[in-house]
Amino acid sequence: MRYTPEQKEETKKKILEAAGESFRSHGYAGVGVDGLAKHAGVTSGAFYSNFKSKKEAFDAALSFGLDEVITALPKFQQDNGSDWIKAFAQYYLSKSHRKDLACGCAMATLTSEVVRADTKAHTVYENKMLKIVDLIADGLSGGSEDEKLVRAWSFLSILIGGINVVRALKTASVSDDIAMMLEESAINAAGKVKNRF
Amino acid sequence: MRYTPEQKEETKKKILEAAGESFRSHGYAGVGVDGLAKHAGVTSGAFYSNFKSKKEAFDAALSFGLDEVITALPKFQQDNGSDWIKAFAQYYLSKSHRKDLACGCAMATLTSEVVRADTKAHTVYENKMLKIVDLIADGLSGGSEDEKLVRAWSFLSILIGGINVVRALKTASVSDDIAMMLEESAINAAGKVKNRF
DNA sequence: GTCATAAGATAACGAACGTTATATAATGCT
DNA sequence: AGCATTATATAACGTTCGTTATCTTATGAC
Repeated sequence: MRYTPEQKEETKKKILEAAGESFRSHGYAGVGVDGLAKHAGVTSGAFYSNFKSKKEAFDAALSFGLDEVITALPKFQQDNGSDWIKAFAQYYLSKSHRKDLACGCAMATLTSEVVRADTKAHTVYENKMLKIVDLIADGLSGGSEDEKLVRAWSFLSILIGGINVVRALKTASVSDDIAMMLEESAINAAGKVKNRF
Repeated sequence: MRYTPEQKEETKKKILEAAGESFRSHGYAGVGVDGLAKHAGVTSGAFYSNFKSKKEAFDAALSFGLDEVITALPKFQQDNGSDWIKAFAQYYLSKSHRKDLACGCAMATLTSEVVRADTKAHTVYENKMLKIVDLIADGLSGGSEDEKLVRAWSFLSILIGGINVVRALKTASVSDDIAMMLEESAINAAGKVKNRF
């Protein structure tokens, strides 16, 4: 069934989003192409008419997921002024973000998948992450540019490592407590924050 | 072929170690039972005479891997005195540890696997991690016990998140630079260190 | 209205998955 | 020496894997 070009684009977008959710939820090896397609409401035929391979879909989902971070960061900075680091850390370690793998941040769920992926994924990851960390450093103040970069990487690492740790714990109250501690630590690690507005 | 009880124990140990290496290298869904067995130098028959299921082997490998951390930490503290935090962070983000998934720290590679695993794995993870963080906090000084716990979790999160981030990057020099930054941040996050010796 | 095009469904491929059943053979006991 | 036990190998189960080939049918151009 041939459809309009807009419909084709829509299908590709549906599959891309479903792939993002599935890879974040189950990991690269934890979901198959049929599963990805089913979650997008199509079949594997539609999948392979839009992506050359499962790997290509992963790379695309990774790229898209990290782009969402790149888009969201400036909004956080604009909406929260000098509180933006606090707001971001609070969101990142919030119960709702901890619970939702599928719709959560790609950095949290896909970083460990990229570790085991091929060169292409590493390249995509590096490019996007360097942008993300620049955006964060740009929202900090005090110290040299290099020092701000250190604090930005530190902030990111605490959040990424932290959310994985608390997600892996069993007891909700323990998880809550540690999330709160890490929120505080992340904010401290980021140091002084710039207020542009 | 029936063997002596010692041989049976040895086989189980071989499989457990191979399972640890395989799960750390490829993730839970990234390796099959035949792959685990082959890496241990046996067949799936030997696997299933020693473990009820793939899941059980994962739980056992997780437990064993975290026990290795519990064993290694006091040694680090004894061998390095008040420098132990620095020594630990240096080791953790060293190039050799970054390169070696199979023989690296279970916290770094299996935390994200536990996130997607069942309750049993979460329980094992929580029990062991609480022990690990207590050991770390115990090696710190200054501030209340609660404050030391905060610093210990923060230290751990930077290392776990950090090693995953730098492992996911593409360019070696970029990876090296960020690893150095994170080493410094982790040491700062740990704060004052106790010297027992 | 006809027809080439192509999006997407369906079906099939061999390979690998986790698991179970069966076969083999080395052991400890008698 | 012979036998029950059992650790491990081997073989087979049905299912799912990633991918390719085929089929169907809605579309846009004429």
